[in-house]
Amino acid sequence: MLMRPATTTVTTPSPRRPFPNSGLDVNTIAGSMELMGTRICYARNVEIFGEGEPAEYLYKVISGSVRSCKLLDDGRRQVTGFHMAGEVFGLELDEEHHFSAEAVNDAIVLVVKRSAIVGLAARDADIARQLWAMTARELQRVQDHMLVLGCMNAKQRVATFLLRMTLRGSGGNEIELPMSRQDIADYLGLTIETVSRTMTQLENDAAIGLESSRRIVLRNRAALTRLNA
Amino acid sequence: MLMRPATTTVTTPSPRRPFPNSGLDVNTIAGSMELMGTRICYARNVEIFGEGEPAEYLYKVISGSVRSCKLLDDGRRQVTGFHMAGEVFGLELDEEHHFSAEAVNDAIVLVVKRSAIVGLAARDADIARQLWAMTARELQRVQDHMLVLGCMNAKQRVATFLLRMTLRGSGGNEIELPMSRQDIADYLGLTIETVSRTMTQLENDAAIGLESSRRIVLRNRAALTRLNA
DNA sequence: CGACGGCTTGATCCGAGTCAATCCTGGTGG
DNA sequence: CCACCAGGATTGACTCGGATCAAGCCGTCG
Repeated sequence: MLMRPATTTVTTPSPRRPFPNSGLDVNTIAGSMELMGTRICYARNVEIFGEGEPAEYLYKVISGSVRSCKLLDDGRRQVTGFHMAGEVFGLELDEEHHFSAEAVNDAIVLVVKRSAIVGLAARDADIARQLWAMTARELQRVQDHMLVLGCMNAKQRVATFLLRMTLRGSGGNEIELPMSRQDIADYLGLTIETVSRTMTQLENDAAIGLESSRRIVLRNRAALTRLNA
Repeated sequence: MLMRPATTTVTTPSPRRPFPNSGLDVNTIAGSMELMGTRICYARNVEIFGEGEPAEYLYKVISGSVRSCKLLDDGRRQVTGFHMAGEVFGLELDEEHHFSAEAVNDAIVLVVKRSAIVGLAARDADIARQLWAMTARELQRVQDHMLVLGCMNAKQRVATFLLRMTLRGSGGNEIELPMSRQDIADYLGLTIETVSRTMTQLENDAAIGLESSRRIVLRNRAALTRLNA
């Protein structure tokens, strides 16, 4: 069970470029959201919205990170994706959410009325196109992830995950993972033990370095890439 | 390896309601496609488009069925979805396809220039909304399938698959599967042997009846539903 | 008829799950 | 400052479900 949200609304106006990737480009949805939305701070592991709840809002991560999940009745969980600073999530066609979203760590999220965006899209073809583009991009990501879940073994899954995480970060060889081993496991369709074992195995192979459990260095990118060949 | 396409263009004009679900509603994309497109007949297992090819067209299944796939370098395959009569597929944001599509059995497919649809959407807000809606619906389906691939065991996967197939068909208790065991296996992230074994197991449990390998009757829907609880 | 492709069945193996015991690491209070 | 604690992560021993390898089976078509 999750704690109740700590809905500390941050009232200070947003500085020009408060965080990387949250540029105020009013010609894009992600940019113009800044002008229409409210900032809300969610504490670690707090639910932002639940499956089946009315999909009234659209969300953009300002800082921290967020996971989207689906739950099975027996408690098993599939994390369908992680959302980092600058990314939009919670976009639904339907009137109701088909998955839930939770803060991975303390996160500031911008919240905008869905009806406002959809209304804009009805009048502005460019906004409509962006709405479609965001959804299509998400679809691509999820389809890529199906290949991981359907075809790969544990080592390949973890390697693919680490490679993709560095690409989404600075692109360097070091990653600071915001999520726990359990989150990773539920994302990759593995158990926490297997994720842990596989990480140490990759370390023994000299493919990665575990500076701490959340801090990882890629030592041999080629070896990692070779795994999903 | 796949055979070369048998590109028999069917030139006879489409009758009013040639097939279920292909209604000629010119106010919808799927409907108005009929007016703009060309019909092409693909023989079983022929590739309709390949990963990496330019995404010049949008497709709608008239008859038969189609699978979307992603391939791993070592030949393993993930079927990301099946498309039945009336459904639109091959929709891409990008200029290039990120997955391939093949005819599951002999299929007639309506082909329309992507640029024509995207152009329409730029002027007509309703068309734009439908473009988004189709993509969003596909996203929902793929996300649902992630739960299958990430969380379920073989019995649950096959049961879920059979239940969903009947819903997409007439909704009755009988299904005529258009696809082979190999297709099902690659869709569910299992091997052909496991799919086969699981089917006979479900038959022994009196949950289904195997009238022939492609023809299946659901005898105990409740038992099947209980599996993904 | 024979051959072929798709499906089923059987025997065995192995990778990842399960259960359980530590091992950090960071935070709290004495 | 250190002792203690709690939650997350790692490691180990064992099990088991599904993959693999290898025959057979069955329906279709030449």
